[in-house]
Amino acid sequence: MAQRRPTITDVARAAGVSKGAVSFALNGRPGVAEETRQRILAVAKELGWTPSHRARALSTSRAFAVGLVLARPPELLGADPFFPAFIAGVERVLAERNQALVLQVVTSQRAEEDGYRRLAADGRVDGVFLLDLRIADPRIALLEELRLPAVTLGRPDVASPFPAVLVDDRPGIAAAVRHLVELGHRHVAHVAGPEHFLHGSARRDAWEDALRDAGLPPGPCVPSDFSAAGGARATQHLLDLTDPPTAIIYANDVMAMAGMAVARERGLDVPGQLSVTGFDDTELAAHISPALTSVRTDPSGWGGVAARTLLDLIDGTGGPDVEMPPAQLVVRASTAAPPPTPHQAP
Amino acid sequence: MAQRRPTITDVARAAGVSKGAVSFALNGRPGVAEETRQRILAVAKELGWTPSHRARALSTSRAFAVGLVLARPPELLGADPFFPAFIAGVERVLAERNQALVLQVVTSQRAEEDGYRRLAADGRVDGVFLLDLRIADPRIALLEELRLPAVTLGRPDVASPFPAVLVDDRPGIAAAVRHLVELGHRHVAHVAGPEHFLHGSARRDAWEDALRDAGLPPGPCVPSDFSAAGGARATQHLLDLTDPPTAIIYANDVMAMAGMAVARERGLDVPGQLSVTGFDDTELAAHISPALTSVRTDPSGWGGVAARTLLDLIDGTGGPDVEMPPAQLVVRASTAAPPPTPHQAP
DNA sequence: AGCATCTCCCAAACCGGTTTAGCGGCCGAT
DNA sequence: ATCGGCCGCTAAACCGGTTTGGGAGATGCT
Repeated sequence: MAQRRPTITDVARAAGVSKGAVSFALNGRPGVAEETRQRILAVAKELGWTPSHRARALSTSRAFAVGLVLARPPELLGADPFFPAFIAGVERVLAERNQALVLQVVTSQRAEEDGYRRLAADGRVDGVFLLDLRIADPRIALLEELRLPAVTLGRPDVASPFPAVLVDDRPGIAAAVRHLVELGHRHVAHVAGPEHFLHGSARRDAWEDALRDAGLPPGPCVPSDFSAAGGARATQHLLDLTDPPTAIIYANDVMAMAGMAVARERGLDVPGQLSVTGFDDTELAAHISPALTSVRTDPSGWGGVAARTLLDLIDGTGGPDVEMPPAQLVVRASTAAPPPTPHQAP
Repeated sequence: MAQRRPTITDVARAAGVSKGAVSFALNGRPGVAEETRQRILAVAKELGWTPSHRARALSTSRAFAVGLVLARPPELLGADPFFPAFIAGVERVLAERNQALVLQVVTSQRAEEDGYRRLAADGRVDGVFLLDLRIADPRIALLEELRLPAVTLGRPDVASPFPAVLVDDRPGIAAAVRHLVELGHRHVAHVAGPEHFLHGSARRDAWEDALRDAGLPPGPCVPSDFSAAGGARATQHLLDLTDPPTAIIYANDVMAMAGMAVARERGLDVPGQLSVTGFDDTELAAHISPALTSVRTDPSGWGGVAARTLLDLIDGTGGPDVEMPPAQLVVRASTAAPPPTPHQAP
């Protein structure tokens, strides 16, 4: 006959003790004699007992899971290497602690807040990750209201009660600017991410600051959307300028690759006539031609740290913000000295 | 004072009925007068009652969630557009039915089976998706043993009790071969995915069959791993042959892009001297130079159908396999007639 | 010996739903 | 007038854990 999985009641009966004693023994709590504890553990193992996650969840009011709500337009989801890598890092930690990851993918901002509300209302998760911080991000207040513990990736620009995993894109961008300036570029443009993203504007600021530090005026900056199509459009725009840049710093690799293609289609040599840098250092970056100079980030590492921070917060052993090592520039073949005479009319 | 969220007991008391009546009313079950039902619903709404997912899960022995175990090497996770798009499609359906998606990312095959075991043991999910089918896939038997309902993406090559969402890569590959043959190619190589993947070998077979149908011998086939680095290596190998192909069909876009870069670095013009096709039609494919001829797939659509199929299966209203429309070739600029005289020594 | 204290365990309540058994009242049929 | 049956509802058991209150017996202290 089909075997029902054993419960602690079965274990208790087999070990000749009460349910409560079994619970105490299995949880390593004091108040049960060592010998009895061993006997109970042995019986439990022999019966093949496994805890019922559902029962535990009900009686302890915990979900033993954390949530991630991802709000990105569908066409970007596939192109963005960040998200899978981040999740992989998260999973590594969650698996150790026997927690699960509940994922929600939504497309609009409105749906995103509903996503958090649903996770909270259903009690599906004990905490959540907050990614893609926005300027004056309303989700902080929402999560506070929902009493849902959270960890933010990056430092919010509003008061936040949540620990943050601090990732600083700025040194990477600054290094890219310095690299280009050292090569002789004076006219460095930027294709940015969406303006309402905090990391987008941080990269933009870093670019501007680094140029200023080099004694150069900021070149043109075009906000875009991290997509290939957006990167291509932005590049067209920049190259159509009467005084086009000799180098473009893109806020991600995908836009940079699309930008390189636009340049080529216009007969511009990269890096001979136009230098290009990306951001993320995706696997493909090293394998296109010319290989893309990019800023290496570590989303998987961030995911691991974010997960650990969140679980600690949930356990009440929450610590302060965690600072991650700054992103590093990886120089490849898409950057070189600018042409002696600009490629536009002299 | 902090408000505890209302339970059905609160609703029952407020409505002057019993717990059971409330439960029946809220679930739309017969046996409660319409007038009473309305009153109960009104009270529940007024009190802001929401069902406790945890309590429901315990008493009904259901998780109201489905699982996805993803076994991919970390470096591939970011590059592969399939996975996020598939998940997005899944989510769209799950959200409608108030189900959650529990994700597990693992790196080794061993860990993958453990992943399913854990999901089953914890009762975290009511069913799972089975992706990346392998030859003689052991996971089918595992899931059967675990009594975990599943839906496979593709038809397994072993007896399977599970419904399948049938995606056929073959017409897309066949179309690519025909397209190249019509352009005049006689020497069409293939850079395949890992051999133990069912879809990898299906694409390979389709390539071979299509060539045979065209009266051509199969060109060289190099198994690879879907990564940019792997695609580059495979391409080097093919171009090093004494009789290199004039066209290469890659099993995904990433390898195709890396392959194009290798060709360029060797001074070969694409498509002038080498035609290249990809598979997936990633967003970037249309925005590199030359734009990549690729086979468009619909992972998001598959995800939606797979989710619906799985939920129906769990509800016991499971139907038969679902056939998805075949993948379509999208012709762009990376394919052209072969050089009149092969690019190697005449 | 008497009493407080401590150790180890048990019984029962509890988490918040679902589900079953059964009961009183009203109906029509006999 | 009585009986059977259905309707509408209640009470209680149940899912499988955790947690609390307390009791029995051993030990320590005076």
